Amino acid sequence: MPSLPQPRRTPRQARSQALVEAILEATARVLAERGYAGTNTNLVAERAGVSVGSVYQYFPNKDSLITALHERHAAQMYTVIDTVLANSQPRTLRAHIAAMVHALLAAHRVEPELHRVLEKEFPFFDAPKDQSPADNSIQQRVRQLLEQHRDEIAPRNRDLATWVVLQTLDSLVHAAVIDAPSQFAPSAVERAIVEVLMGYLAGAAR
Amino acid sequence: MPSLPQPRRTPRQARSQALVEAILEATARVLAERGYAGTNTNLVAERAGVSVGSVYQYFPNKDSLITALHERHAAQMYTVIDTVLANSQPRTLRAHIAAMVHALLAAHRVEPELHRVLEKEFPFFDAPKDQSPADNSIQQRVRQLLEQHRDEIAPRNRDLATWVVLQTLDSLVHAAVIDAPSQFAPSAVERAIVEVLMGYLAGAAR
Amino acid sequence: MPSLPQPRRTPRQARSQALVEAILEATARVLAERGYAGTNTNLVAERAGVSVGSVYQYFPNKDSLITALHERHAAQMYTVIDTVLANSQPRTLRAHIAAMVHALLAAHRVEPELHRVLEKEFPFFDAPKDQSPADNSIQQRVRQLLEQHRDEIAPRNRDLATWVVLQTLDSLVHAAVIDAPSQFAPSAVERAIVEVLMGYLAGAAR
Amino acid sequence: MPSLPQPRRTPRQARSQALVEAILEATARVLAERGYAGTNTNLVAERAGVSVGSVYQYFPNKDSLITALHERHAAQMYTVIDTVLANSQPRTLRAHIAAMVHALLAAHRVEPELHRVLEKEFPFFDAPKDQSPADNSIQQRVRQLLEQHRDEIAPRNRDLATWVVLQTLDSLVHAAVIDAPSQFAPSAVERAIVEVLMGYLAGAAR
DNA sequence: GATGAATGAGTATTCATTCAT
DNA sequence: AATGAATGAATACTCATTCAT
Repeated sequence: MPSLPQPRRTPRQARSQALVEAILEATARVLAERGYAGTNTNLVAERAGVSVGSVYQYFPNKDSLITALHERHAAQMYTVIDTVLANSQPRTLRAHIAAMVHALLAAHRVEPELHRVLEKEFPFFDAPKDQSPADNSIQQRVRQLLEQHRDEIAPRNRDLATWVVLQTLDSLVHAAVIDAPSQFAPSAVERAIVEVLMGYLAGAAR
Repeated sequence: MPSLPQPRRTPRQARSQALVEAILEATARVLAERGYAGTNTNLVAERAGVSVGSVYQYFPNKDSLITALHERHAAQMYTVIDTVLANSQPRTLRAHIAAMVHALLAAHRVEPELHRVLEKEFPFFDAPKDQSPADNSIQQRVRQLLEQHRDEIAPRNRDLATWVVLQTLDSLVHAAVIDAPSQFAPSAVERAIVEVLMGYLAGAAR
Repeated sequence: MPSLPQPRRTPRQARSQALVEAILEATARVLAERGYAGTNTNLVAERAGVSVGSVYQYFPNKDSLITALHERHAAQMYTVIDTVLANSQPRTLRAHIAAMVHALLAAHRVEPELHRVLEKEFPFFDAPKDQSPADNSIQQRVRQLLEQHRDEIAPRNRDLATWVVLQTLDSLVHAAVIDAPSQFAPSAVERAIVEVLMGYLAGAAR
Repeated sequence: MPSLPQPRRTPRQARSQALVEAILEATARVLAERGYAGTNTNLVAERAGVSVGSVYQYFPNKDSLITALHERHAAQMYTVIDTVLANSQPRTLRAHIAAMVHALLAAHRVEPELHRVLEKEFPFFDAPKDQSPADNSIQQRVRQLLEQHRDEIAPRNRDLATWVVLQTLDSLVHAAVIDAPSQFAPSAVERAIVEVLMGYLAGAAR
C-alpha cells in the first residue's frame, strides 16, 4: 500500500497553484481520453503547456498525479455532499439521501470518462481511507447525518452503516454514470439508488 | 473501449487445456503478488513453466490474459450462484439472497488478493456486460430469481432491479473482502449486505 | 564499492559469445571516441549492430559494460605477461622486467584511447582487486617472478614489492602511452620505466 | 580533449572569493560523498548555501568545478612540496625525496575520499600538464631539485627524469592512500615509495 | 549581483511481441 | 506445436543551464 504521495513543494504562490491546477487538469483530460496505459508524463506536461521538469517540480512521480486527482475528486464530492446536507431546511432522512444522490449523480455526469478512469482503473491508488483527508471528511459528514436520524434507522452499528452507505453510494453512482444500460431512464436509476439506501437504513425488510 | 480479446485457438485437446489452465493460474498468482504493473508476459510464462511463445499461442496479447481470468472468475461465480439457487428446497427470497451472499463471500475469501486486483485494477477490462457469457448467465439466473418472487418485491422494473442487485452485490462483496475495516465482524458485514439487498427488494422504505 | 557485475546469462553458444564480443567491441570503440559521458547504451547497441534489448540480455546495466571491458583488458594483459614470462629461456630479472615492459607498452599502443578511458576515467569501476580473477592472476604471476629471483632483490617484503611493482608498472605504462610528452622518445621512456622498476628491485639506492 | 575551463569572472572581491571557496568546498564534499554520478550542480549550490545561479556566475559549467578543484589540489601540493624543499638545511637528495614523500602522504591522508575521486574518477580533467599553472610550478620545482643534485643522479635526460619522478610519485602516493592493502604498514609503504624513486635516480641498478 | 523556478534535451531500461529454429 | 533469443518502441525521470525578477 503506497503512502499518499505529496507534492514535492507545497505551492504557496499563486503562480505555482495555477501550475499545479493546469497539470491536474491536463492529467484529468489525458486520463479520460487515453486511460492509464496511454497516459504519460511528457504528454501531460505538453497538454498543460508546461515542461516535464515542472511536472516533476510538484509531483514526485506519475502515480502521484493520479493520487492528487483522486484527492481532488474526493474533496469536490465532499463539498457537494456538505453543501447538500448543510444548506437545507429541516428534512426527512429520505430527502437528504435523495438530495445527495441527485447532487452526486449530477457531479459525476460532468466528466463521466474521467470518473470512469478514476473509479475503475485506480481505486487502488486510494490511500488507506483514513489517510485521505477528504474521504475522511465525507465519512464524518455522513456519519453525522445518520447520527441525527438515529431514531429512524434500523442498523444498530452506525459505523458499519456509514461504511455500507458510502460503499453502496459510491459504487452505484459510478455504475449509474458509467455502466448503466441505456434502456434505463436516468431518473429511474436515480430513484433505485435512493431505494437501495433507504431500504437498508429504514430496514423495514426485517 | 477495447473489444473482448478471444483466445487465438480454442483448445480442444486435453493437453492444450492443461496449458491454458497453467497459464491462467500463473497469471492469477503473478497478478495477485505483483499487481498489474509488476505483471509481464515473460514472467507469467516462466511461472507457468512454459515458453512465452506458448502463451501467445493461446492468448493474442497480454490483456487477453486478464480478460480470460475475469471470465473464469465470472464463470466460477456463476457456478456458485447457480448451485446455491438450484439445489435448495423451497425458500424465502431472503433465504436465497442470504445464501448467495454467504456463498459469494466464501468464494471471494479464497484468494482475496487476486480478487482485489481483478476487481479494483481491472474492472475496466470488463467487456460490455452482454458480451461476457458468464456475466450474462449470472444476470439471467438472478433475473429468474426475482421473477420467481415477483410478488414479494417492490421494484416494478425487474431488469433494472436485476442490474441494481448485481451491481450492489458485486461491489459490497468485494468491498467486504478487500476494504472492510477490521473492526467490523465478518458476520455483521455479511448481514448488512443482505439487509441492503432485501431492503431494496422488499421495499422496506416505502 | 559496487560488486562486480556479472552477465545476466553466461553465453555458452557460439552465437551468444559473438554477440557479447560485438557488444564489448562496440563499447570499447564508443568509449574511446566519446568518453563515459558520451557513451550510451543505445549507441553501443547500434554500433554493435544489435538491439538494445540484446545488450540488456547479457549486461544488467551500463556500468557492467565498462566492468567487463576492464576485466577483458586485465585478462589480455595477463596473457601478455604470462606469455612473456613463460616462454623464455633462462634470463636475468632485468631481462624479464624489460620484456614485460616492452610487451605491455606494445599492447597498450594498440588502442591508446581506449586505455586512456579505461585507466583514467574508470579505475573506480575496478572491483576490489581480489575479486577480479585476471588481476589476481597477474599478481600471482609477478609475485612468482620475484620469488624466483629472491636472491637478487632488495625489498624484503615480497608482497609489498609485488604491489609496488604492479602499481608502478601500471601507472607508468599508461602514462607512457597516454601522457608522455612527445619530446620523449618512446624507447627512452621504455628504458626509464625499466630503470624505475629495476632500481627499486635491485636496491640501487641503498 | 576539453580545453581548460576558466572561471567566468576572476573574483577579486573578498566576498566573491569566499563564495568561490564555499562552492569549491561544497563540490569537494559532495564529490567525496557521492562520486561524480551523484554530484550535481543544484546539490552543490545547496550545500554551499548559495543559489545555482551564483554557481554559474563563477563557473561556466559543471566540469569547471572539478577542474578548479584539481587546480586547487595541485596548488596545495605545490605549496607542500615547495615548503619541504625550501626551508630545509643542506640535505642529501634522499633526504629531500623522503621529506617530499612524507609530506605528500600526510597531505593526502586528510581527505582520502576526495583525493580518490579526484585522482581516480577525474584525472581525465587534467589539462595538458603545461596548461595547469600549479602543475607547472611543481614540475619546475622538482626539475630544480634534480638539477641541484645532477651529479648524484643516473638519468641523463633530466626532463624525462622529472616526468618519471612526478608520474611515479603521484601514482604511488595516491595508491598508498587509496588502494594499499591494509596488511602493509603505512611506514613500510612510505619507505618503499622512497626506494622506488631513489632506485631510479641513484641508478645503481645498471 | 543573487535568486531559484522553469526548461527540455537526453538516456537507461523494460517488456510485449515476433519468428527462426 | 513449442521454444526463447532477439527486437525496438516506448517512457519515466534527471539535471545542466537559463533568465525574469
